[in-house]
Amino acid sequence: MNSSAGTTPGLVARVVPDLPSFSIDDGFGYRVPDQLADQVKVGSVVRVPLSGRKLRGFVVELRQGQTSELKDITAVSGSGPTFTEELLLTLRWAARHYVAPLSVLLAKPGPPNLPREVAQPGLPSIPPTTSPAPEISAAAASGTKLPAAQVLAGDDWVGLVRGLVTEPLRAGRSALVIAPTAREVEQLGETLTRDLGRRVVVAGEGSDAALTTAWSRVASHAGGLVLVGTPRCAWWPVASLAIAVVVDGGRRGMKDRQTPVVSAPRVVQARSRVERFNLVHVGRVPTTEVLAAGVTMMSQAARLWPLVEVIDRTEEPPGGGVVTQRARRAVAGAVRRGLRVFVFTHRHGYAPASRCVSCRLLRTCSECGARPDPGTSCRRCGSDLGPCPACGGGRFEPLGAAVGRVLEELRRVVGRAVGDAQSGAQVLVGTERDLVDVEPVGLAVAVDADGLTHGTNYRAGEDALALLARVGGLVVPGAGHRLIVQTAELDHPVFEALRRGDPLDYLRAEVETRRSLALPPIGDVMVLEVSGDVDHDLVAGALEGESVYGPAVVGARARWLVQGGDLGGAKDRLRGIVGRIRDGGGRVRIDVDPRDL
DNA sequence: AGCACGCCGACT
DNA sequence: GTCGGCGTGCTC
Repeated sequence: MNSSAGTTPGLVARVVPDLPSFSIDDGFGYRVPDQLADQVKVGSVVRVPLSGRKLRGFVVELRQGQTSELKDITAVSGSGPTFTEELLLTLRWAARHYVAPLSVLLAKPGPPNLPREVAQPGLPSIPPTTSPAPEISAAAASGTKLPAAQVLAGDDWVGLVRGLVTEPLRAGRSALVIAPTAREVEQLGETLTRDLGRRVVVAGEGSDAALTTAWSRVASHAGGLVLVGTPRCAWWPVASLAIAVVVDGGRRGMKDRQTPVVSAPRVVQARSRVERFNLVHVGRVPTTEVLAAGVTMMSQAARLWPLVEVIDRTEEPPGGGVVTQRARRAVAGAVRRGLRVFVFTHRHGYAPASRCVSCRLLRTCSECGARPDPGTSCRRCGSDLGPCPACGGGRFEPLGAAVGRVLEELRRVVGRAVGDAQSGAQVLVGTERDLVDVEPVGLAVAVDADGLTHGTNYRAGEDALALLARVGGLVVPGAGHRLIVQTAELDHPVFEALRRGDPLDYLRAEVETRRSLALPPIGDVMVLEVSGDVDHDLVAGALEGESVYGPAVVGARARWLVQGGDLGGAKDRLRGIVGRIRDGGGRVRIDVDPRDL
C-alpha cells in the first residue's frame, strides 16, 4: 500500500478482476510496484487486493499516473501475458456481442493452467507442397492479408490443410487450425506430424498440463509452428500468426455449450481482421455465415460427395418399415459384394432401445417382447426385467432411439452382418455422434432425411445438407458406391443440391431467404431466458424498439425471442440489467445467434 | 464472488 | 444495551 499523501506519479495498471460481473467491466486501477514493473504487461494475469481478499485479475491497460490512492498489485501469475492488445479488441467486441461480462472473455485466451516457460525443440525442415489456395498461402508467407476464402474440400481435406500452411511455415510464420472435436484434432494432428514433425502442436484430448504446454509453446515461439486445436484454441494467442484454417465451421462443436455461446469461426473471423492474418474455411459445405461474408470460393475436389440416389418413400406400401425395400435390397447387394455399409439415423423419434454393456445384446422384455429403456421394469407390461439373459450383466446403455429399430429391420435382411456403430460389423447403424469414428464404406444410407430437413430450426435445411454431405463423405469412390437418401419429399432443394453434387446454389438462395426474414447471418437474433423471481417489465424495457416475441412462460422460466437488423442497442441496455437480475437471485441466459430458436 | 454495512429480533 | 440474522451494494 502507498500511504504517502499528495501527488505520487508512477506506473498504473487497469485490472479487471476475475469475477463474472458486469459491474467491474471497467476494471480498477492498481499501482505497479517497481520490482514488478518489467513483468506487468497488458494481458498479464495478476493477483490484486479487492475488498479485503486477493483475487486473480487481468491487466487491460498500463499508463503513468497518480498512484497515491491506489492499492498495489500483489504478484504476477504465470510466465507471461495471456492476450495481446490486438486480441483485447476482439475480446471487448465479443463481450458486447455475446452480452457477457468482460472478465469472462478475458479468461478465454489463457491456457487451462498458468502460462509457463517451456523448452522449444529444434524444428525439422519442411518438404514443399502445393497449396489449394496458392495466393493466400503466399500472402500468409509474406505477411500480407487477402480476403477470407472457402475451399470446398472433398476426401483429401487433410492434404488441403497441409498445403495451406506449409508455405507460411517455411517462411517462419505460424498457423492455427481449428477442427470441431478433440478426436478430429488428434487425427489431423497425427497426419500433419508425419510431414511436419515437431512443428505441429496438438491441443486436443490432452490433460490440462499438456494443453498448457501446447499453449506456452505457440504463444512464445518466434514462429514456424502450426497449432492444431479444438474450438477453444480459437482464442489462443499464437505468436507470428499468419494464417488460420477453420475445418467444418458449421458443426455444432464449433460453439460453446454454455453461455456465452461463442462461435469459434466467428471469433477467428473477428481476430483475422484486427490481427491481419489470413483465414481459410475448409469443408464440403460452406456455412451461410461464410457465404454472406462474401468470401472467395474455391473448389478443389472433383467430387464433394459420391453419387446420391434419392428414394421416394411415398411409393412404399403403407405399414412397411423404416428402411425402404429398395434400400434393403441395396444393403443386401452391398453385403454380397463385400462392401462395408453405414446406415445413418437419428437418436430421436422412434421407440427407445438399450443394450447390455458387456455383451452388447439388444435388451428385450422376456414377458412381452418390448425393447425397454435401461430402467429396471418394462415400460409396456411393467414386469421386472432382471439381468441380461445372455451374460447375466446388470448394466445397460441406451442406443440412439432409432438405431434399435433399424438394426432389427436390417437383421431380417442381412442377419448377423449388421450391428451398431461400435460393433465392427460389416453393416453399421449409427447416429451423428458415430460419424467421427466410422471407417470408409462403399454404401451409406440416410434412413430419415426428412427428419433433418424438417427441423423446427430455421437452419434445418442448411444443417441437413451439411450432415448428409458428411454421411456421403464416408463413401469411398468405386463402381456402384453411393449415398442413398430416403425422403417423402423428392423435390426438396436440399436433395436437389445433393444430387447435383453442388451446395452453392441452394445456400445462396438460403442466404436470400434469411435476408428477407431478417434472420442470421444477415439479421441479428437473440434468445433471452430468465428464471426465478424476475421482474419481466425490466427485461421488456431493455428490449423496447426491437421485434420481440414473448415472453413465453413455462413454470418459473420465461423466454423472449428478439430479432432485428442490429441488436446492439438492446444488448447494451441488457448489460445494465442482467447484473441486477443475477444479484437478485434470478438466472439469465442469453444466446446470441442461437442454433435453436 | 465475498465481504462490508445495514437495519430489525432474542440474549447476558 | 449488545450479538447476530442475512438483504443490498461495492470492490481501485
